[in-house]
Amino acid sequence: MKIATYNINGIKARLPRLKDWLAETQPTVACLQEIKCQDDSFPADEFAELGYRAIWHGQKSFNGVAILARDVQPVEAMRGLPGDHDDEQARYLEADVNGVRIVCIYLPNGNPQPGPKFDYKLAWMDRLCTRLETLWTQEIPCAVLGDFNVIPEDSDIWAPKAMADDALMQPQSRAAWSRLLAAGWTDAVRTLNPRGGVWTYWDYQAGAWQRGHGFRIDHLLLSPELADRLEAVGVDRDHRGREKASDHAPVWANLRD
DNA sequence: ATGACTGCCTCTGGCAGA
Repeated sequence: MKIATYNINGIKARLPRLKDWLAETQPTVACLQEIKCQDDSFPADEFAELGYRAIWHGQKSFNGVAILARDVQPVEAMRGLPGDHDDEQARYLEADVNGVRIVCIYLPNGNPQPGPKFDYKLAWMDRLCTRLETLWTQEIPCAVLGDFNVIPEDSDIWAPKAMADDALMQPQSRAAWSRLLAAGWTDAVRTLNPRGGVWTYWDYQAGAWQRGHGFRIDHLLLSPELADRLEAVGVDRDHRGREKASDHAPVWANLRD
């Protein structure tokens, strides 16, 4: 089973790139973020032609998440992150695929900090922590994939000083990340790359891609049953270098069947 | 170096992203 996450930065603008990636890499499950479309304009037919069925949670202009599965229909388990009835941002979707609970998240960016957007990010992380505790107690095989908008450690960025004041690497953001993992979740990419140096995002500006100025914010967390099956992880870097690419690259993990 | 780019939905410029 190959599970993947990809912040596509606009599904309309990225559809040809996205279809190429699915056809070439054939993930079993693909979690998408920043689809930036309303529910009635999600191109489900385009994915069906490639053998992928989907569920999605969109909104106008911003945010939006989707879960694609090869040859099977993902069964929706949760839409929207519990804990705040006033939160209307489309950032959270859960589904069951082949007996595995898939959690697709687009965690708030939080800039500028300090400020209300940073407060929203930290509150969102608290709510996520609560939800993951609930899933943990249910003891079902579970993977949490997405754009976490957190750079966990200094070895996860090309130059820590370049982002020192950014919400993505503030102590509060990192502390919340640590609380998420504390229950026992496995950071799949870190586990197989303990020294860091793996990037999943390169800014469009200042030639960041060409200069190798990236960092790691797209993550896969595995429950113990899935962590025991972890055999490989990777970043599809070549897709970041293509024409009309997203500023993120796809990240994946292979789990033994 | 106070720079740099891209997508969205148009108030084709302002916002959001990271």
